[in-house]
Amino acid sequence: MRYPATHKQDTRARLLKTTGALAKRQGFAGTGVDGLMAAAGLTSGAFYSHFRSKGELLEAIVQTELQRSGKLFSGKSRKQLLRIVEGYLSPAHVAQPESGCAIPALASEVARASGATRQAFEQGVVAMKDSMAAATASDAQAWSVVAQLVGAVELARAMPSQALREALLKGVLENVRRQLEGAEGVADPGKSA
Amino acid sequence: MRYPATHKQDTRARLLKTTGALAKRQGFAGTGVDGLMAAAGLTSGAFYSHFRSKGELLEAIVQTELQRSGKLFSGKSRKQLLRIVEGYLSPAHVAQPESGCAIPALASEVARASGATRQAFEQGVVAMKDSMAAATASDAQAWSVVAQLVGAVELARAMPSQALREALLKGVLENVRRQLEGAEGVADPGKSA
DNA sequence: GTCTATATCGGGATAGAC
DNA sequence: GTCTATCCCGATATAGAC
Repeated sequence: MRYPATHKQDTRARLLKTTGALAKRQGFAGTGVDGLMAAAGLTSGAFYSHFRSKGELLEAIVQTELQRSGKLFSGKSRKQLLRIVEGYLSPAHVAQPESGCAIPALASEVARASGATRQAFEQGVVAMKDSMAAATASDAQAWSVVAQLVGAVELARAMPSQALREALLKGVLENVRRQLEGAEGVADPGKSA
Repeated sequence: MRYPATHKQDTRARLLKTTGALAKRQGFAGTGVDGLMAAAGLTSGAFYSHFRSKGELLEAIVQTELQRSGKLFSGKSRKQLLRIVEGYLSPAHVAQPESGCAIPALASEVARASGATRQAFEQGVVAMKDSMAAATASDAQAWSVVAQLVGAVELARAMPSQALREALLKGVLENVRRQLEGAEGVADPGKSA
C-alpha cells in the first residue's frame, strides 16, 4: 500500500469536516459529490472509497456534527449554558452556518433522509435537550428552549432584514434567559413530561 | 383564443395550490417541474406559460401560502390563538406538511432563495408574530412563541421516535400556553394536559 | 394554453489506469 | 487510495405543432 496505515481514517476525518461545513452552508443536496470532494482537495472518483453513497455521507456528517455540538452543551453549568445560548442566538451564528450547529442547518433534509440518519439526528437533539434540562425547571422547559434556539436560527437565516433578525434573536434570548435563570429562583410548579 | 378569459388565472391558482402542497411535503428542490405540473394534471411544457422560472414559482408559492396562513392567525382572540397553536403543535400537523404551515416546511430553502422570495417570507413571519403579540405580554414573547412553533415542528419532522416527538410537542405546548395565558395575569391553573 | 419532443446541463455512480 | 473518463439518469428550459 502506497499510503500510510492511518491515511484512510485521516482522509475520512478531513472529509467529514469539510463536507459538513459545506452541507451546513449550501444544504446537503445543494452540493454535488464533485464539489464536496473538491472542498477537501480531492476528486469525485475517490469519494466511493470512503462512503458507499451520498446518503451514507449525510449519515456520517450528522453523527459527527451532532456529537461535536453535544460535547459543547454536555455537563455545563447554568452560567456556562447561558453563554453558549447567547452565542447560539447571535447574528454571527446566523451568518456563519458552516461553523455553526448542524441541527437548524440540516433538520429539514434529515426529515427526508434514511432511518439511520434520522436516529443519529434525534440522539443529538435529545442530548441537547438533556444538557439544557440541567438548567431548566423541567424537561418540558428544556424542550421549549431547544425548539426556540432551532426555530430562531432557522427563521433568522431566511429573513432578509437585519433589524428584524436582531429583534427576533433578542426577543428569543430574553425569553430563554428567563427560562434558564428562573429554574433556581422561582421553584416553578409547571412540571410534567 | 380557445380558452375562456379566466382560464389562465384559474390554472395559475390551481398550480399554486398543488405545487405548494408538493413543495411542503417533498421540499421545493425535491420535485422537478415535471412532477409539479403532473400533480396539477398538466405537463412540464405548460409551466413556462405561467412562470418564467422555477425560482419565480417558489416566490409565488411563498407569497400565496404565507398570505393564507396569515389570515388564519390575524385578528384572533387569545382563546382562538390557543386553539390554533394546539393544532400547530399537534402530531397531525407534523405528519401532514402538505396541508400545513409553509414556514417550517420551506424556511431552509427560502434562506437560499431570491431577495423577493425572502422578503415575502419575512412579511409572512412578521404577520404571524404580530398576530401572536395580541395575546402575549410583549413583542419579545411573540417572537419567542413563533420560534418555538417553527422549531418544534421542524424538529419533530426529523425525529423518528413517536414518543419523543410527542414529548417535544407537549413540552413546547405547555410553555407556549403559559406565554399566551400569562399575558392577562396568570390565573387559570389545571390546564396543562 | 397545452402538448410532445428535444436541447443542454449537472449530479450520482462506476471502470480502469497509476 | 486517488485520478481521469464515462455511463446514465433526472432536471431546467426551449421549440414548434395543435
